[in-house]
Amino acid sequence: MAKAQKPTINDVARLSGVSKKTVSRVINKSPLLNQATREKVEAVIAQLDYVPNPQARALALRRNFLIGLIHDNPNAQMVLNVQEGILDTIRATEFALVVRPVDRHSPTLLDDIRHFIEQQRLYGVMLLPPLSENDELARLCRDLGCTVVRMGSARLDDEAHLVASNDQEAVCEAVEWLAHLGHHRIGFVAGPEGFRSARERELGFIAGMGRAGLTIDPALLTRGNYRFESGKAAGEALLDAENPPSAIFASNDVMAAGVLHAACARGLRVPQDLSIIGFDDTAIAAHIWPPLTTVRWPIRAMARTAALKLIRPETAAREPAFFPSDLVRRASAIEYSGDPTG
Amino acid sequence: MAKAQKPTINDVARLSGVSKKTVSRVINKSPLLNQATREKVEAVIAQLDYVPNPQARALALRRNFLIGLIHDNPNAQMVLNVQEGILDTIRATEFALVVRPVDRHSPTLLDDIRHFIEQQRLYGVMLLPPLSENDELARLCRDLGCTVVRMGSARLDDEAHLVASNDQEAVCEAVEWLAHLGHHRIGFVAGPEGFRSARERELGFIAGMGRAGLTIDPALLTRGNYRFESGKAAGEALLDAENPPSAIFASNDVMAAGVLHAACARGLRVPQDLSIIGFDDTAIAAHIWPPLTTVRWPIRAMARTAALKLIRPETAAREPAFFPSDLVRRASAIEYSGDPTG
DNA sequence: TTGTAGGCGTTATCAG
DNA sequence: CTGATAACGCCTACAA
Repeated sequence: MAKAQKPTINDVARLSGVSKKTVSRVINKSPLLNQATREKVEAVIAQLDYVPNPQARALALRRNFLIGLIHDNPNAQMVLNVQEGILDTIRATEFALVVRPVDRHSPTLLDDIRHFIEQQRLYGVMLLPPLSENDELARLCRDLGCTVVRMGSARLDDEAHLVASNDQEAVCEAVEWLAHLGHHRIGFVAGPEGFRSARERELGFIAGMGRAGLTIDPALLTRGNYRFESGKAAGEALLDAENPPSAIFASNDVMAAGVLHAACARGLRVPQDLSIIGFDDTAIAAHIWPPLTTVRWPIRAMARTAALKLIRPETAAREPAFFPSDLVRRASAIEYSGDPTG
Repeated sequence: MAKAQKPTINDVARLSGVSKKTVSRVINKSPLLNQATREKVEAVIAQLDYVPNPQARALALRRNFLIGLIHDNPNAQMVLNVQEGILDTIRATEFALVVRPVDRHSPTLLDDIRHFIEQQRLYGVMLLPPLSENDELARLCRDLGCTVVRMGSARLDDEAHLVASNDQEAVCEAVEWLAHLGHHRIGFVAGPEGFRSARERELGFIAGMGRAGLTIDPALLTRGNYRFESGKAAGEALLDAENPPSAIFASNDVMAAGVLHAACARGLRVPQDLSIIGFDDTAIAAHIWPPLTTVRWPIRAMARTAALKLIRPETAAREPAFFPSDLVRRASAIEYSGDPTG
């Protein structure tokens, strides 16, 4: 039942009585072409249901129409959002998306990626955090002749090769919101050292406390690694402090969920006894109880734009590079109700 | 700094003083080759850091070394696990993974997928549930000349083209576990109609109740659509029943989280007043409070095997097709403690 | 065991 | 505006 054989450019040329090259011109929308000729060829193309062979084009053009997504990101929801965003942009094009999860700590990371890019002759790659913070990696990709767009939480690159959220400002606003709710002892769970996003969120916390006129108690500063268990441990440490906080900001949602576990395990009620704010607005934020107040950043839109910068480098600089985040107010953060021990 | 030009098979041939064809034989590990010749050529290949151009191979062989992952699955964690499993298998090969999220309800679904497969000349595709249950789609892919492996929760295809979990048996065991804990009024939240996995889990529930010698109260049978909100609604309906259940089995974790919300919103304590069991063991299961007892199925291992069936069809039938699930016992399901209204 | 000629489907060059 | 002719890098068939 399989169709005899896929039609090739030769079939189209023969049936429409022109040369291959002319057909090629039609395909590639060359401007210098007789309108009548074009229409004739297009009719045959439609009739034959002809689709150009991308492998042949790739060979002739010395470049493959593949966009690579390289990441080592533990946040499944985010990665998937990115994939969907990229697809939004390339769906109607000849590009395809090839994914490559990697291990950031592998000693052969750079070699692996080099091999991957060379082997597949990628057109361009998109780097997700935290990998996107690796300048050496970005340089490698470019040396390999492929465009790179990085997604990050700060100015990691020039605007033609970057889509970034403004984590610092977002966290700052979240902290101000807590202050506005009357909290003055606010705990902080930082992300892992070496992560740019973690650093930005940390700076945002400091700035927010400053703007709100609150002092930072070093005893309420903890650090996790963006994973659930570390958030739980940080929550325990914070709640066991001599003078515990009435609100905690965690640098991502999963750690915020960990803080929530720590609180529940101690019999505290959230949000009555403890307010919690997270970051990312991943699925978990809305699904835990109570629903988590958190910072949302427009991942999918960023990915769409990133893909655009990848496949249309000539207009890349004109696309936005910075995307605002906003605070999603849910039930996990409410007004300060006085000292629970009082 | 970009290397002048990538070496081609011609460079290797020239430098090692043999013909292209001989180099080709070395690359393809042809058995009829002088050992000395082979070693000589291999040395040159290593020295030049030569990598065969996959586009050229694809053109000559009329097939591309791309595995497509086509899905319309809302569970990010699952999709990512699948991607990682496939990568485990193809990492050291010349294959690459290209992903294609689609909209199951699009009227042009089949055409879109046909176009995608033809355009990229895919080597094989992997179908995730619920798309994998679509026989018409599977047939289309095969007619297009590409191998299909389906992932599902029942015998959707022959063993060479299938990796499946046994949802029915797994749910059955979960229900027996609840019965063993002393629960006799057990509520059920089914998945959406038309989903094979939903049907299997439903059958498992019925079987489990039967095995435990419990009767099924139709008032405790509800249906959701695998999404959070529907789980919450189902939970509300169940808890508002005249004679509410002491335990609820939800057909996936997200709906279980919804049930948990419904319970919390009514001031019930989980698990003291209500036991809950979910299905999938996605990240959310461990991260909500209390940690969710749930059914885990070995997604990544299944994906690894599926990829193997895709790239080595000749040995596909020898790979396992069925994978056992197991119950992860966490805190959300405990012993029945008598009628809460009593 | 190895080499030669030709083809895979497309695009680039450069005449006409 | 259009068309021969020659790449692109690899593989198959056939010959030596």
